[in-house]
Amino acid sequence: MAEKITARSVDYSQWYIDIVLNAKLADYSPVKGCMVIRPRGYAIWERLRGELDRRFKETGHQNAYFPMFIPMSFLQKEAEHVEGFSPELAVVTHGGGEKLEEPLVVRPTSETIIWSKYRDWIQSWRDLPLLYNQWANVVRWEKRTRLFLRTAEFLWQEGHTAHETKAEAEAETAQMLEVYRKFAEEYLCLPVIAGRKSDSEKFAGAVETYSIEAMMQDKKALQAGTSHFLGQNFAKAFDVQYQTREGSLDYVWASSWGVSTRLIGAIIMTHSDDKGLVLPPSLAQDELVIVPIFKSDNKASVMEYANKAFGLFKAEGLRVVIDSDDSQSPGWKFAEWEMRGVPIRVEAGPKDVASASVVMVRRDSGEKVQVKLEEAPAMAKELLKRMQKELLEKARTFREANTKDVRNMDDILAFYGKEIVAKNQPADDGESHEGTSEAKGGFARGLWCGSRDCEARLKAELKVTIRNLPSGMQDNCSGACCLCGASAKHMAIFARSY
RNA sequence: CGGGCUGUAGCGCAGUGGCUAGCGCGCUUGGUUCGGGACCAAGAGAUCGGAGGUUCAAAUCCUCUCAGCCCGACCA
Repeated sequence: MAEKITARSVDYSQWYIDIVLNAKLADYSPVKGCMVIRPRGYAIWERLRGELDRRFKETGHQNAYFPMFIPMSFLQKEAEHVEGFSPELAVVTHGGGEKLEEPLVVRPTSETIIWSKYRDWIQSWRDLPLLYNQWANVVRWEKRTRLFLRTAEFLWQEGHTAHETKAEAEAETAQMLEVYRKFAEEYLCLPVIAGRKSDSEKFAGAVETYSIEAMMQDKKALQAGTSHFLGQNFAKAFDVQYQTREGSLDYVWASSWGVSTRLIGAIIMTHSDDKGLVLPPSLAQDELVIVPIFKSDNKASVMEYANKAFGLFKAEGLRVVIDSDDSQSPGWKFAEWEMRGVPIRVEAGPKDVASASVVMVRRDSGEKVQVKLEEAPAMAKELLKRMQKELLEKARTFREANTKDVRNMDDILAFYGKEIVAKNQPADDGESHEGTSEAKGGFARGLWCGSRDCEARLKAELKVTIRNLPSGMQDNCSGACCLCGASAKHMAIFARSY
């Protein structure tokens, strides 16, 4: 018996860690809170990044790169921004053996350094819009970290755009949220709810923040991406004015938006099972693995057959790998490739050679089919296509099954449980029950009055927060706030979250 | 920053005062296996997180310290 994965039902947190470590996606680093992304994890990031980058270019954006060091004073130019980020800054005080005149912040996000340059680059309405994106690492000194979901340093992309009008900047904010939503659903098989954040949850320095929210298998919410309408806040902080078509001066309107390596955590937590990683085919480095099954006396013929199959898949443009290692048994390999999340396993043994066929097994459903070798590539494509579709459907079904409409506090209490299950309390038997509490509830959908107090009280009592105010559901929000009974203004999605 | 747990071979662990620190997995070599995590044999691999102390004797007891993980508050 080799690596073992803790079952989700036993300890969801431990299950997640086991998947990340055993599937060799990432590892801990010598520096607390940081992570090493291993080749198999990085391969997922590369594919994800490639597709997202394509979609950014398609919507008219260009990539650029800004330095990771930002003068401390830049952060201080926008009041809310500095307030929001200062607790988690990493600061460089020395360079070249000497104390720096002004400390440098390792970027937690790049609005400030980018807007300091936008000031130089924007004079006229003819210079607008600027639609820039950068792929970079950022550092936020988090107290509490978790592989992929929250690390002190993480990889992301941050789009920073500058516009002539408010409407244009708002349209950009909405457009990018939609790019994220479609990307999450089509490519990552991650059903998400797009909507606006409440004031207390919005980005430090934004006028409005929008997010896409996904539900993990423990029914907790994960913010999978954000798009911010920044108004003229950064333009004012960095004095970025342009001459309008009418000849007057006005501040530039802005948006910023980002997704990070956290998405990898979202994918794991949404699709994987107790056997290991389950990946959407779109993201898998290898779509198929061929496992030849041979004994010493038929190795040559089986390998020849397996290689032939390999060639056929390859010729059809499929990403295929062959596991010809003869020091491991087939059973070991099956388990290992399941752990790694390869979408389809192709078994080729003496029986298959004899019948000129192969056995194909889907990673997600375990569905097994035997097909003639020449039909195998077409069947593989079909299975991959179905898997991509069904992973999304399955996740959506799960989310819907765990979403409830709530009208009042009684509904909410019934849904989430009156008491928060205490974690880490040693039980009478002395055993640790760490992390075993099943998350109750899921997404609650209900009317909200818009009061910050209501929101804060709910958070304090149940650790439930407003994830967002879903787009397309904000009309006809008349009725009573499900928290306080006052007249409601919004429809909100409530959940416990990561 | 609070709470809990843990530092002994690459990994997971056992060893609660006694002289040569064990076990499983993994690794190396050779052989037999091979359709759901095979087996046999022979090997390699550790100054027991660190410092100080108690003792004839310390992985084990005491003091200090460092680190990591998980949980909580804060956050993409």
